[in-house]
Amino acid sequence: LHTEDGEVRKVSIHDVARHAGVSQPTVSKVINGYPNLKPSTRQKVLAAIEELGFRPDAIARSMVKNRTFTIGLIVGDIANPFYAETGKEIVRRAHEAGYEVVMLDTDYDDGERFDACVETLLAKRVDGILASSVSRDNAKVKALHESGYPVVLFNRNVDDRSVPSVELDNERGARLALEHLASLGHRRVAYVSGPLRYSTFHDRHRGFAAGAASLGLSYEPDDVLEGAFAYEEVRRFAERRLSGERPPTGFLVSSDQMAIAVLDAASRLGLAVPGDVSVVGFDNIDISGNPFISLTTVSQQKKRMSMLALERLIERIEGRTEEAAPLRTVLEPELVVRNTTGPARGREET
Amino acid sequence: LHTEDGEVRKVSIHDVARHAGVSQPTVSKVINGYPNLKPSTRQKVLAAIEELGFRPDAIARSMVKNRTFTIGLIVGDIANPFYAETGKEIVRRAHEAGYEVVMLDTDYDDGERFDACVETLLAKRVDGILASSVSRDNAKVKALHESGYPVVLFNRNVDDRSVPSVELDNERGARLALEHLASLGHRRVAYVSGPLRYSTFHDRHRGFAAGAASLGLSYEPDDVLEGAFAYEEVRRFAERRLSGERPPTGFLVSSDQMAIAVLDAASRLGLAVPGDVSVVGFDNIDISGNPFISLTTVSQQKKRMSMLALERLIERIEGRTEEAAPLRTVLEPELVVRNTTGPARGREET
DNA sequence: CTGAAAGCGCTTACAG
DNA sequence: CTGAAAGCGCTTACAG
Repeated sequence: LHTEDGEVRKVSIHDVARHAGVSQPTVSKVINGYPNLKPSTRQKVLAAIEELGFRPDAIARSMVKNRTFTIGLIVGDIANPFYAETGKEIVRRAHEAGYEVVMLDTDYDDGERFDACVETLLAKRVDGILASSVSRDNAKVKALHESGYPVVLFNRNVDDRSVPSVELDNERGARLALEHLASLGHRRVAYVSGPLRYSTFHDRHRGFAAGAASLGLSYEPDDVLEGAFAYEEVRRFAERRLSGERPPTGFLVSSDQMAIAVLDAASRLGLAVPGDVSVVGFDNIDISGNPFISLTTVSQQKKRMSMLALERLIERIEGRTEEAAPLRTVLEPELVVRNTTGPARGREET
Repeated sequence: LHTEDGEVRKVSIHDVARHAGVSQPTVSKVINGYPNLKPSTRQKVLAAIEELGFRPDAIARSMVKNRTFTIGLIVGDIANPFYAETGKEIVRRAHEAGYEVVMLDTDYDDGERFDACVETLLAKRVDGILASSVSRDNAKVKALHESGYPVVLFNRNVDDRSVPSVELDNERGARLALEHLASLGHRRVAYVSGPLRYSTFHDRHRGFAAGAASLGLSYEPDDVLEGAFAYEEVRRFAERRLSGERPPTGFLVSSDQMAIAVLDAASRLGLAVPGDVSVVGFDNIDISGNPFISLTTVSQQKKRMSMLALERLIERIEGRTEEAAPLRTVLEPELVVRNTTGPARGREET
């Protein structure tokens, strides 16, 4: 800060130039590490910068370079542990790569709200956008990609996979979980699905249906809850199924947060987990590892997922996309066996 | 986007002006809702904007208005539920007020890392900064405030409270918790403190010490763990204390995350909570309400805290601070009684 | 090796 | 009610 007739004024590149006795472009050159400069003038300028406490104005630079070194991150719910954890990873690595991130929350409104977020980010000229909670039919994101603007999806994808993305093999994840239950002797398994408009839940559901068929598991329409999200809804469904006749011995639940609601239901009915019912979740959020929950679940590899998504985005921004960057990256799910799964009641382990 | 000899070019205010047959400043005036405009020209311009898909460039506007409509949010750990939850609130309300937020994570490094974050944000010319995890001696934030730059702290504060802030009455919070334990007949209470370089833990510790004295509770040096943070460290401390001789019947723990480690220790030792030990946490993060944890805790009022912090910041940015804005806002803590506290073993409730 | 000039896309007095 | 001109703080060819 520079004082002048009482007022505080930002010190600009002009002030530095004057102070160092050089021209303004010369100052710009030392800031930007331009090579052909006489060492002595570089020194003079550096000294002036130091002395005046000059801090180059990134906005002015953005104006001319047409780059903001800022990326936009759009998620459905910042407070959701999955997005909080991936968000942290993205912010950290972006910062290391010289980018800052502005985060936006759509509250899972993939329509107007999502579009408005994109418009905001474009107006602010972010260099690229990372979006994680798009529904399968999100048109905005496709148009954006087609226009040549750098955008990459992670976690969820659009139906035709036409946009660069990093996601889990969700179908295989559900299958892994089901195989685990089957191997413990479970023959009747209930399934709790999140909204099918999201590719994650859509694919997990397919994995469940296909897996059940090939593993010879039985389930009835009543054993499947579709399009859930709310804790209470899931808990009530589980209570109903578990207290009805011919209850399932296992639950495959398409997210950890909902799996906890199932555990809650079992606990309210006085059922032992895994003695009476086994429960498998999906996501492996932090609290699932908590000793009081200790949920068996399918891991999302969230660190790797967010790291790769950011890398892909930066490649696109910096035009290094020729190097055969794949449009789509699919990560392998991993089953994390903890304490909510065990042998089916009254059966031997196979 | 506008095509021109094969290349895509952004449509600028010039294009709109030409298309509408008016001057460029006139377009600017309709964008900015300038009043004295002939309705017919306004219509022409609006039509041209629509037709060309013009989106005003926020960076160029920032350049001249000296405002970015962006605020910086610096936290110690984005994935920490407390910061994720307050972050969501801040992002949402900022967006409603016309601001976007860039989030930065210091990993609890309040020295160089914090300073670097501030520099980054200043270079990007954010309109103001919200900081939440400062330690008591953070000098950067004081200098920033003294320079007239809009900054407000929330959650944690500096020692001399010289910077605008919103915080909980932490001392009183600890006292409330202690009174609750005392009223349940606990006479020997252990205390787990986070790092004392943070005002939150410093004040809670004072509340504990003063409260214990005035309530006639006893504790010995061994009953207090100071400067903890890591789960394992806390769990081992609690195991040691609970399996030693003359174990405390109650634990006051200065954060919910650490309180869960204490619950874990009790569970590993086969002790019943609250039958054998009572545990009170601090913060009321989301998972504390989970039925498998159900932790008695002191509520932070995080929504109100973050909302007020943002309001204070925007007041400062927009210069509406004359209206007797208090430098410091202190929120009342609230005890949330759940299932980890009960009568002290072998005693009657008083 | 260094500097004069133009320009990034807007807004803001100021004339008329 | 509208437009010509200057300017926000930088970078980038281009001369020299």
